[in-house]
Amino acid sequence: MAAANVRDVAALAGVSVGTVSNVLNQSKHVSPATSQRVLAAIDELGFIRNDAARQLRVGQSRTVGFMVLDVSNPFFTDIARGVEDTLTQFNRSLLLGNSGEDAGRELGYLDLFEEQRVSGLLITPVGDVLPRLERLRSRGSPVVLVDRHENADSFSSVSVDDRLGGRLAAEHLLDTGRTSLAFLGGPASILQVADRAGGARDALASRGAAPLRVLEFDAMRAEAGRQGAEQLLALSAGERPDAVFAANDLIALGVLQGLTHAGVRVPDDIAIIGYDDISFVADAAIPISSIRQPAWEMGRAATELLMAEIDDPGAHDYRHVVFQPELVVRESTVGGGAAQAG
Amino acid sequence: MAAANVRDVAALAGVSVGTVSNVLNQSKHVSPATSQRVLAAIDELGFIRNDAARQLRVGQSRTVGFMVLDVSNPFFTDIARGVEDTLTQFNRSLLLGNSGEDAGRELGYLDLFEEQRVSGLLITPVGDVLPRLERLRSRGSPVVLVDRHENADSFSSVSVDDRLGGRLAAEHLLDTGRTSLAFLGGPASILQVADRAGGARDALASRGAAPLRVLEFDAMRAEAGRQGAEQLLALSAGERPDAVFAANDLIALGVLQGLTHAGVRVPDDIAIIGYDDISFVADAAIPISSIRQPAWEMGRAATELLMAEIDDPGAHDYRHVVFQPELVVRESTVGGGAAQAG
DNA sequence: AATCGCACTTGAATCGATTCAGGTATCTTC
DNA sequence: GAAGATACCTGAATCGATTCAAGTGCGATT
Repeated sequence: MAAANVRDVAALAGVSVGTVSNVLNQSKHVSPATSQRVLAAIDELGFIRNDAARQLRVGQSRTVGFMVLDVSNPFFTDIARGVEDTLTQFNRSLLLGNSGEDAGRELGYLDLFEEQRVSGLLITPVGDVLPRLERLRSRGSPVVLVDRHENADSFSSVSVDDRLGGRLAAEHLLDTGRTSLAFLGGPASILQVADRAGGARDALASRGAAPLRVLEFDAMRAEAGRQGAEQLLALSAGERPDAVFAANDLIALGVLQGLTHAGVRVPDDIAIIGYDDISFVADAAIPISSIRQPAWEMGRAATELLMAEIDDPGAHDYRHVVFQPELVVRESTVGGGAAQAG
Repeated sequence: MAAANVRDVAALAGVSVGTVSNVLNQSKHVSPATSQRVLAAIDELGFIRNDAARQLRVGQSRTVGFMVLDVSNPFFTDIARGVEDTLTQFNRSLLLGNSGEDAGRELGYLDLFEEQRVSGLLITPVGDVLPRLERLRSRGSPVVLVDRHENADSFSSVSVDDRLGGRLAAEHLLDTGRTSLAFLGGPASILQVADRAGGARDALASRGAAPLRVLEFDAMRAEAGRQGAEQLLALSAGERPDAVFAANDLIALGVLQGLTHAGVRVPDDIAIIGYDDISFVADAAIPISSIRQPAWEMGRAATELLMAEIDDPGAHDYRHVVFQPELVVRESTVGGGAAQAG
């Protein structure tokens, strides 16, 4: 059975194809009676419009591409849900690509998005793709950067003040009586990581505290945290920090596991604070304090910026939404029942 | 700047559009020299083929739809990665829909997938969509059920032997000396939940153990586990089970948190075993034993079944791949350093 | 009765890649 | 050197929804 097309619908309803199209798009005035007949025909034939034809004619699709850094990190799936929920309101849908921090895969998805003529693109870039993004935009697909604020001048973006986040984390640890802080993070080349560490250093300096000890790892996964715990355990009691600031929650979970497994009491001996506030840190056996980034809201904001650019392609005032991170205190830094979500 | 099309490429390369198409699709014999010129023209113009036009002509897209139950559950994102990795090999891409266990959203995505003429569909159905799926298939988009085996006769499917999983969990708890088991799960109307509980009951019965105490919750999230912990704590010491079998790992995490928070020692006082083996249970402060489902492999298998049907649409022998679950022992059931991944 | 305005409808042209029957040049073979 | 085979190339027709200039019918106005 070949799928019905507008011509079949028009024939059955006794109208022209133009009228069917008008009904489908609720655009022009169509008399209620006619509309009714067309809808009945659509229903009877089980007609579903061929989006490829629509797209070919109109020149653009109703889908928006979202290139995610790592789908296995709940932080990014939370952003994705914000994007999806918002797109639904705009009657558009989501084409999700997962670069997995791989520049090659990223390029592959960019090709796909361009072949699809996506109406817009949200991306947390991995490789050096800015020229590519410029081209996409020049061809009618606006681009919004998510969780990146480099090259702020040429693209709209949504980001979080990572420096402030780092400061909040360090200040909280100092406020709760810690004196010696270690930072466990991914490569310093990642701007977020550098900013978070930088913010922590600012806080330490302004309070005259001991300098930040930095342990650097390749990937921001739990395994890095476990390695970090080992390195901390290898230090003499005098050298060992009494607080850990992890660049993200996956690392924090790894550290927690490594330390408690070795009999270190958290937070009594060593406090731990993470970053992102993914739900799993609240569910950890010792709930982990974290710096909350409003993931869902970031997704929504990015989508709204994108829709604004789509609706007004002429405008060249690229906007930057910067969210404020927020300290969430849990037992991993204050112990007992004293913890309160903040 | 209007994007270049095949005609522009053909003109620049001094060939016909047909030849450009042949180069693009590497199908017919094209002389190396001509091919070179065409590729050069493509490069110079920055030509990217318009997939809508391709799709309109060919009648089908190169994308496969995947309708996920809950993107925030790592189990499903792991399946999605298996799907994505496999599709990449087949040179196709993924259109991801997240029903969030909402039948309404599910229908919305089915419309979208049908408008897009996806070349196939993977779905963990929520609502009563089988007639709809039949129609999709009759219109050229084969369907494979993921993690469901109801209506096994009319669709290919990939699933896991949940009954065996339940038995493995219960037997492991009995083997480690537990005598009184509680099952914390979602609504019994979900087949997976019923099967897992059923498998556990089988094991208890065949060993002559005490019957399974079942606590039922609405959603399979960590919050349910916390509530379950409260209910367990409210029982008198005599009544309280010495082992918990959680229907999924999110629940297990919640139980663990609730129990340890109240000072109950895990596993000494109460052992906990979860289901799915998401990575976060291994990273929990007390790593949780679990029943592993091979998520990535399920994604791959489902995709391969789908591709087989796409390549041979005539065949009506629907295949069913049933994976075996696997016990993974961690500290939440055996304590100390004795745990070993199984 | 003629004219105009309004509301609704028509249908040919269009988007761009693919297809495939048919064309041309070059090479083989007897 | 003629017939046939081979390799490569051409370009008009096609997919199906949308667009928009043009058309139709009907009531209101003069």
